[in-house]
Amino acid sequence: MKRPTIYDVAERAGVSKSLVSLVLRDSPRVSAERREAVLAAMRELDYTPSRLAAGLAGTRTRSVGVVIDDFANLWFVEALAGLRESLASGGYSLSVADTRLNAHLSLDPIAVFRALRVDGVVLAGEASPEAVRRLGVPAVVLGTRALGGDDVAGRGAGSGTDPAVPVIASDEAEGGRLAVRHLAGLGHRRIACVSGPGASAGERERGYSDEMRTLGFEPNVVRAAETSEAAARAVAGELWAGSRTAERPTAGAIDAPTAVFAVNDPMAVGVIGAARAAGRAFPEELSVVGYDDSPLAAYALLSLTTVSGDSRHVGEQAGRTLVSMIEGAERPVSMRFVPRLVERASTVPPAR
Amino acid sequence: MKRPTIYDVAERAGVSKSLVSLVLRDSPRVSAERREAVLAAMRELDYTPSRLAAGLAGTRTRSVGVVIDDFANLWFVEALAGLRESLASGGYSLSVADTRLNAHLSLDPIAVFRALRVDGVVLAGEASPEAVRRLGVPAVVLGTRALGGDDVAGRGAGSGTDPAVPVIASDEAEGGRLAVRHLAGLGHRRIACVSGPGASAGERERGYSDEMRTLGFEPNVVRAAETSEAAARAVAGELWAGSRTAERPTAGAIDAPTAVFAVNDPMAVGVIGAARAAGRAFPEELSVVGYDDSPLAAYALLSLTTVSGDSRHVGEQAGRTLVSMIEGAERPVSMRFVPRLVERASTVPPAR
DNA sequence: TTGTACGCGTTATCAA
DNA sequence: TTGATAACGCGTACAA
Repeated sequence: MKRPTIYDVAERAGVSKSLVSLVLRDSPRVSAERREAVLAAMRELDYTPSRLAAGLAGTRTRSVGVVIDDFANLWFVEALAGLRESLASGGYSLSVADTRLNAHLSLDPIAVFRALRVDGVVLAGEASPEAVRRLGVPAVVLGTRALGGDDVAGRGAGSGTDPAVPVIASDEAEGGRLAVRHLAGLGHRRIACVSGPGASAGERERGYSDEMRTLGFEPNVVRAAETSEAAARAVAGELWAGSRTAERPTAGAIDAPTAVFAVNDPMAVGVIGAARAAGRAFPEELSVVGYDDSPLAAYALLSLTTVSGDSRHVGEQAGRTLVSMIEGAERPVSMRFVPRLVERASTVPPAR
Repeated sequence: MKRPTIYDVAERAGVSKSLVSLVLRDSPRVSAERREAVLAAMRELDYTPSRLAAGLAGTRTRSVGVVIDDFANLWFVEALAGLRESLASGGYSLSVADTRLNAHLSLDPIAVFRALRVDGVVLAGEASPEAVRRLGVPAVVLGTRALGGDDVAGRGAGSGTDPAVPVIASDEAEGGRLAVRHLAGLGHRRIACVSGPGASAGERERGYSDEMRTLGFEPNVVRAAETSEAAARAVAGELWAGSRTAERPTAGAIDAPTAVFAVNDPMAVGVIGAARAAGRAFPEELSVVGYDDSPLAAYALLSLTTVSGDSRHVGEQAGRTLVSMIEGAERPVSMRFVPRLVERASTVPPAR
């Protein structure tokens, strides 16, 4: 009941082990005749070469590790699909580790990848820069990530220099600008932003503030404790708290915003929920823009205008870049993709 | 710049490679003195044992493969978290393969796992039963899956016998019954079901029909082409199509349902959207129950009553079961967990 | 083209 | 307890 080895295949095909090895790596210098014999033997024996042995003997394992923050994040799921696509087509298998769980188990994801002898790593979540450097294999950063001063990616990411660890991401600040431009184009001037913690939210918020100032509007940011629907709903009330209402037409009070940019789709839903609870008509009295173009944005009940980063494509490019780093000598180059606005029914011109 | 090996550690600690190996597997039969010396050497050399070599030399790789249908499915993501938890704590690393992508790349996920020499597989998606059998390693089925007549799990799954491949799942038919009982308890009698393709939807629908008949009500099932919000919305209109309305009070027309059980949360949202488009008040004129207790069910805007299967726990148990099969002689036993109803605001007593 | 020998980093099996 | 040595399955020369 033992697994067949390359020796068994060679014997059955009546050739040497070397030849079998050559067929496996489909070398061009084997006669069609012998090749067929070998392939037939492999089929008959139901032979599958061992990646373990190949990795041990060879110079690479044809596997890469992906460090992920949170599996429930749909952004990652999409990016992961793109990653898998470009990596699998290059013959690389993928193993994943999420930082949350590993932290819970007090297991450094990078240590796991070291033990696995991966040929490269994709950083889609926080990982110790020092650990990555010690790993000694190519790495790419996938998506926006908090970049500390000592980050492996350096500071030049996207600014023209080619860092040791390229950053492949969507330009999320540009996404924030897009949202503001869209709302301003509809005629809105009092546009608020519901933001939250994390690097992505930070970039999106930054783009929002930039564009607001560019247009001569006053940025108005409210930050939630988390980037969730509930957290956004909890703080959205502040948007109306000090504002002029029918009951409170005091001087000095600020006019309430007519539009809100939420840094992700669930938070946009939270804002809509809060608005409805406060008796404001949606979308007539409050336009809302989300971010990520998640499935829920397309729900008829919401029909959310949102910013799409095409994370699948970003993931695919990250995979390509990593493979080129592993296989070639090409110097890695960071990429930043421009997002686009998906217009739906949650944004309309302001009332009056 | 080469990686340190077990030889280096042995030399530095002044012991044999065998002893280092024993320390690695923390065997009880090594003197505390030597052990400390070895550990110190490992630390100083920044040594990480190679899983490749260990797998090649040993009898197992301490890795398991997970076959997944669709990564975007939140159910899997939750279950995966549970799986990772129970497997990682046993020292097993995980590699995943989704059938959709692999099919696209014409790559049999099981073949990949064979090459990786995994110690076991978790089937959370469709996989060729024959391929699994040929793999020759323990396997568990995670979640409800279409069971063909020749399925590896056999037919006895959950019916008292212990099949070769145990099934660890939530009792989804019971979930359907729960939903009906809840609605009936509120006073509803005309309860419809919006179902779709797939094993899970089938089980949920079956539970619905069972319970409806038990209560003496007439089952009323409408099936969507997919299990998505859009597909559900597209067919929900049928629920009111032939029904008695103010404009069409013809004899023989059927009364419209006062409640709907959708086989998942997005579909429930689709039903609500369709109801609103048809001018029916929600939830006053139409109560809706979803399934899976996905994050969106908790959104204030929806506040969906839903059935929760606690997939994380199911995943965790699947991991435990697989580990016990790999390591022990315990005979595997299928498990079926009872779901629970999460009551929110989308279900109310019928009008009048 | 083919055969041969060796190395890859561990575990497993015996001896000591 | 410890240590030597043989697998483990394959890549990579190198020589034939």
